[in-house]
Amino acid sequence: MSPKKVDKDARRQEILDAAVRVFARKGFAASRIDDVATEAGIAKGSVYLYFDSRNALLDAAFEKYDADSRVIVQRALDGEAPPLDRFSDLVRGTLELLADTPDHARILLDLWSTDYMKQVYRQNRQAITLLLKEIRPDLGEPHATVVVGVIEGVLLQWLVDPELPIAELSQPILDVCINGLKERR
Amino acid sequence: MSPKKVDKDARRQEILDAAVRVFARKGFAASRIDDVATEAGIAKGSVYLYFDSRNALLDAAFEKYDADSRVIVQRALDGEAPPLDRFSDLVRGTLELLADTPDHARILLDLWSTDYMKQVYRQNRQAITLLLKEIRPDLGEPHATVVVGVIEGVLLQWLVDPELPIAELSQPILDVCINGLKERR
Amino acid sequence: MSPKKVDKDARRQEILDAAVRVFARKGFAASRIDDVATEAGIAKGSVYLYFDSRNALLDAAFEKYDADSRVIVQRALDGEAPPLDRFSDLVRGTLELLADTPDHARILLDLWSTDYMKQVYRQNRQAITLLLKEIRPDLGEPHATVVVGVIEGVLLQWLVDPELPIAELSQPILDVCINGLKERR
Amino acid sequence: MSPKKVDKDARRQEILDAAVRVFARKGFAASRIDDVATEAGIAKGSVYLYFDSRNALLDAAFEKYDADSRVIVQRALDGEAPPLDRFSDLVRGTLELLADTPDHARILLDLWSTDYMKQVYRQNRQAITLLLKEIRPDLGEPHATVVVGVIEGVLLQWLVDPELPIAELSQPILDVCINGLKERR
DNA sequence: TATGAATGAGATTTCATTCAT
DNA sequence: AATGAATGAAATCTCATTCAT
Repeated sequence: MSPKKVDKDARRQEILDAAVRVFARKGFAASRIDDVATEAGIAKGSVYLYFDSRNALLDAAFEKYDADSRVIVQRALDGEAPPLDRFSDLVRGTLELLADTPDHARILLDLWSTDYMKQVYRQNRQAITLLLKEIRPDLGEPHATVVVGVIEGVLLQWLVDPELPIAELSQPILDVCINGLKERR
Repeated sequence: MSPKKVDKDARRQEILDAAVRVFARKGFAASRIDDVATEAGIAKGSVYLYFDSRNALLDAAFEKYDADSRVIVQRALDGEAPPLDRFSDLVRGTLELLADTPDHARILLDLWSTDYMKQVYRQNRQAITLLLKEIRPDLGEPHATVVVGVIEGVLLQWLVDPELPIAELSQPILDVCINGLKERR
Repeated sequence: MSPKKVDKDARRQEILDAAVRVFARKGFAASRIDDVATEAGIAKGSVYLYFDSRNALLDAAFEKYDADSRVIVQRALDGEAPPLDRFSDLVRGTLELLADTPDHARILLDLWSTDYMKQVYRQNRQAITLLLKEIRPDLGEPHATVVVGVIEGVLLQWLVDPELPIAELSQPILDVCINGLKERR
Repeated sequence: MSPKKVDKDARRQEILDAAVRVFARKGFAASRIDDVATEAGIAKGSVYLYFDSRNALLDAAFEKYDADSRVIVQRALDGEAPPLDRFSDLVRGTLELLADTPDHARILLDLWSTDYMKQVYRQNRQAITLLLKEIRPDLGEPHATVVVGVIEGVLLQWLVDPELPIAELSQPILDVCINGLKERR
């Protein structure tokens, strides 16, 4: 990779980061190319030297989300620890990541309206199905859907209401998912 | 209620229904007033006889969602059955409603970007907290957040990937939430 | 004139009066047919039973103005009194009329943008030229233009700034026009 | 002032000049943004790079009128000549300016319907009151109203009927205002 | 590469006018 | 005659994208 290339990539990344901040702040629909350019400290036309269109910025934002997201899931699943511990790590790790990168998370509100997330969730469900089968062989993809659901559903509530203490919600999620709600004997 | 009044309300409802179909099909951001008018079989300008602005259509769609949603939650919580059964009814009832009115559900993707849902989820969490305390006194709002989350998160996956068999997911949700995932002794 | 006819004319007049009040309040450009209808206590469509178009209302308003205006000028000029006294009557009479019918006067702001007033002022100048020649044979149409001007110009200032005490301005107008501003010996 | 700045200002001025020509030709109410753009030789949207709204064009036109107008009044009042001569200069100067910039003058027909002119006329009356007191101490603001009125009223007649020889009307105005109309002994 | 002025398609909204009832 | 719902032409304004410099 030549220095030129690095510079170009670096500039592209700066613009993308700026876009993510803007999208997180105003939502994609209300975000103007000019807002992104201003946030990145460049001129409007320059955005087009690095991205083909306004929508390409959202596409690129998705790609970054997708890559990060895979890391989290894989990290949690590839471990050596007992499966229930890895399940706990998955839940905790995901919520921590989201809590740490709220701009990033906020974009999900816009990505959900695109076609991208379909694949992401399909892959996540597949991966989690494997993990669940390690825990109990009778568990399957429907239960994986529930697990993905609980994480995304808690995330959603936080996106909609940022006062919600997302970092503290890992434990209740694990309480419910691991032991269930039913009366204890 | 005079006949005039009924007619006006009926027409307004027709337009709103048309709008909901359009929003469900293309998303709010990509929906034009003209699309709504065409879907309703009237002229563009006529929409404005019943709604103040394009956004007022989304507002009205939310109100309908909100009203229906409250009914579901209350119906599930007000019953006489044992609390765990009412919990099951809540999950099943919600998913059935969504499966039956997919256009309606699809609008949630747009409503999540507004300020409306914050209150809806707050109220839902409060109501569900009461139900959970009947099941087990040590449960509280964090667990209600998890319950709201699992329902919304499963719904989200279905919205993003309509091939998902949402109607069949009540049972796995209940499996996980009631009994948990852990190994059985 | 049949009673029907009278009724029709009366209704037409009611609508025109309402229109004049509305135009005076908001200006013609900002006045809606609906505003006129509401002011007249009838439905929007009914306005069209009496007037062909929105602009026809302004035309009709002009006709009324024109008729009233001619009366004033003629009344002042046809008298038997000495010409300077009739000049005083003209100035006083005009300002009194305007002060008494401010809605009517206010419409001038809109009429000045039409082609109508050209003829009105031409006629007024001709009439006043005759009067001035009675006062002093060397006076002519240019001086009549000045006389029309001073009246319309004082009126204009009052329209633009209604706090101006228009009724009290006849005397200064006469002071200036009759005796002039120059130092007295 | 950077070259950029000059260019931007120049372009803005071009557009404003075009707008004034269009407003003078059709009146503000009938003038479309597209008319202004075409007159300026640019695209419709480009107007909005320099003016916030259609109305901002009228505002800007007023500002130019206001600035020019103040110059005229001040120039006439600040002189060293005897007050009656300065009065003559004021009348002549004003009419000459108007005769030389008829597009500019024509906009007054639209400005009179706004709130702007109230202040302009108040200031003019105050300034002229001072001048009149130099001529004769018993003259006051009512006479200044008459003086402003005669100028504006003659201007009005010319706007309404451009065949009127406005440049030649200074003399009759001065005849009337200085010496009055009354019979000479 | 970078700029930012210019474009113009397109969206929302208004409202005079029509017309079925 | 009266109504007022419906129409749709037209106007304002926005903004992604282009391109000359």
